[in-house]
Amino acid sequence: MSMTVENQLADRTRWRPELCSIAKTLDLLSTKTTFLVLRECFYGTSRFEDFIDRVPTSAPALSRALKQLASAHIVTRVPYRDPGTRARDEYRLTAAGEDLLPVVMSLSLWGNKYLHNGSPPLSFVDARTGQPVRVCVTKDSDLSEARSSDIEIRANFTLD
Amino acid sequence: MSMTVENQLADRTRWRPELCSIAKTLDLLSTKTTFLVLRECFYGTSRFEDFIDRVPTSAPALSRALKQLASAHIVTRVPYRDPGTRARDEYRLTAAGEDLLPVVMSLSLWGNKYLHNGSPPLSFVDARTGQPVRVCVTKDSDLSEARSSDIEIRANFTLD
DNA sequence: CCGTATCCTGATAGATACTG
DNA sequence: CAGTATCTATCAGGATACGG
Repeated sequence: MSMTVENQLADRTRWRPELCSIAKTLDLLSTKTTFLVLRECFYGTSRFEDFIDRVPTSAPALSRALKQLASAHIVTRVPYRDPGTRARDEYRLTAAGEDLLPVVMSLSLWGNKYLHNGSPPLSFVDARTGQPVRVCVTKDSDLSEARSSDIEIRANFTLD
Repeated sequence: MSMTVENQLADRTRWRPELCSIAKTLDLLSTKTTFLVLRECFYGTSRFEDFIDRVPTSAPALSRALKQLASAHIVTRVPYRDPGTRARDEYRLTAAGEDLLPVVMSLSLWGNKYLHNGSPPLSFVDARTGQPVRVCVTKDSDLSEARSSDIEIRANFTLD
C-alpha cells in the first residue's frame, strides 16, 4: 500500500484530522463497550435486559453506549410491548449499522486466527449451505456479497 | 445473522468473555491512538518521527502505542541506520499486522460512505489498474484477494 | 423492574523534563 | 532526535440512588 502524494497526504491527515474517516468512525465507536454492544446487535440482541445479560458491563455504561450508537444513527429505537407490561423500546441496527458488519466480523476473524490458535470459539457460516463466510479485500466486482441475515453463527465450544 | 444455540451461546460469551475474539482483539488495539498508528503503518509510515508528524498524538502516547502493538506482534522493530547517524529501529507490520487490513479498511470505507456524504477524502484502488478496492463479506472462495502491497491510496482533496 | 442521573474511582492522554 | 519517566487532568466505568 503506497501513497500517491506521499508527503502532502501525510501532512494533511495530520493537520486536518477531520479528513480521516478512520478517526471519525472511531469517535462514534469510542469505547470497547460500544463495540461489544454493536457485536451483540449482530448476534440478534435488541432489548436492554438482554444486552445487560450478554455484554460484560454495567447498566449506566450500557445506557451511554446505546445512546451513543443511536445518536450516530447506527441503531434506532423501536417501540414494542410485551403482553401485560408497559410499552418499551428495543434497539435495532439501521442500514448504516448493518454496514459495520465487515468491521465486527474482521475483528472477530482476526482474533480467531491469532488469539485462539485457529480453533475459533464462534464461526460464521452461510445459513443455507453451511459454507464458511469470510471478509476479504478485493477489486472483483462480481462476487456475491452476504448480508447479515444470510449468516449464521455457530458455537464451537461445549457447554458445561 | 442468527444463533445456532441462541441462549447458551449468549450466556457463555457473557460469563466467559475470554471466548470473545472481538473483545480480545480490541484489548490489543485498546485506544484510538493505537488504531491510528496502525493506520499509519498501512500508509507506509515506519519511523518514530514520521508517526509523530502524521498521527495527532504525543510522544509518550505514541511510545505506548508502539510498545503495545509490538508486544501483540502486530508490528516488529527492525534496525536501520541512516548515513552519519547511530543505528535506530523502525516499526514494520508483521504478517499478523497485515491481516488487520480489513479492519482498517472497513472502518475507513464506512466513514467515507456515512460521514463524508460519499465524497471520500482518501480512496483505495488497485495499484496497477486503478480499480476501486472494496472490503466484502462473502462465501465465495474463488476470488482474488488483494494484499496491501497491491493497493494504492489516492488523495481526493486539493492541497492549499 | 427498566432505564437514567449522579458521584466517585481508576485508567489513559498529554505537558514537561530527562537520558542516550 | 529517539524514547521514557513522572505528574496532572481528563474521561470512561461502576456503585448507588432515584424516576417512570
